Amino acid sequence: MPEISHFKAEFFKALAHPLRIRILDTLRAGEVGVNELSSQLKVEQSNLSQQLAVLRSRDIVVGRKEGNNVYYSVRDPEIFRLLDVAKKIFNNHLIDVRDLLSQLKTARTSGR
Amino acid sequence: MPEISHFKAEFFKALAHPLRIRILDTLRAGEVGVNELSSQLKVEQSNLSQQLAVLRSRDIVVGRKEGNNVYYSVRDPEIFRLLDVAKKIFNNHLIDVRDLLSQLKTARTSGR
DNA sequence: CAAGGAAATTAGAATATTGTAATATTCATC
DNA sequence: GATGAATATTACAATATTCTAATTTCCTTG
Repeated sequence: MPEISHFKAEFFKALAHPLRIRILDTLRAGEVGVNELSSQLKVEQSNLSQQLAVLRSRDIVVGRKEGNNVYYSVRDPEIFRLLDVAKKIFNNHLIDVRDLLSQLKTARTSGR
Repeated sequence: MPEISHFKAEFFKALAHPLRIRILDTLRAGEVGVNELSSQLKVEQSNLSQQLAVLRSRDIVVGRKEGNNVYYSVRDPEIFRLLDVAKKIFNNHLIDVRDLLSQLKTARTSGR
């Protein structure tokens, strides 16, 4: 039985790549052409295309062909909310670390 | 330069595994012992332990030792919000597929 | 329809992740 | 301190992912 957790894992796997994250962040601006993506992200053409293919295969992103060019956009804007929540978790983290550091400092200066 | 996108990707990578998803879903109930996890999830002991180690290494989860047992909990409850948003994206999807199917059906029955 | 540009796909070596089995650690109890 | 229970770690073969280079497909335009 293919558990639902498999599908969820597949979904997160699609996001688990630095370039794919950067692609999605770029698509926050709305539909973006591959050539613009290419120049902004500064990666090999085929690498970009392959990572776009991964995002496409998971239906996270759709491409619209217009003449010789292809324009990509995120299929469901909730994706951005997901990225935002992830960022928030990240920030909470950093604060944790900062707190920990200042605690250590206080403990040290208060003499022991 | 280790881009921020690398860290985000690492984070999503930690979620990109069926068993790890199931572990987190189980931890929605609060702190849960490894033995209970083990019996609920029905997986090899060492497999469970390894996946817990992955979640620990990314600071997604923390373990509290008490005698011979270890109790795990999610470090930041925002994780659950993240999973919920992911689920919502999933559901949107399914609805898309359903809509598509019914469209096809309508088109077919309305004769062409 | 030849030529060229844009994007996708394929091939393949390098690297990373996974699951099972074996071993190690840690703690409580005798 | 020996024994046993609970969890963690290590080893390693199997599988999957990644990146670069080469090729292909699909358009557009002369």
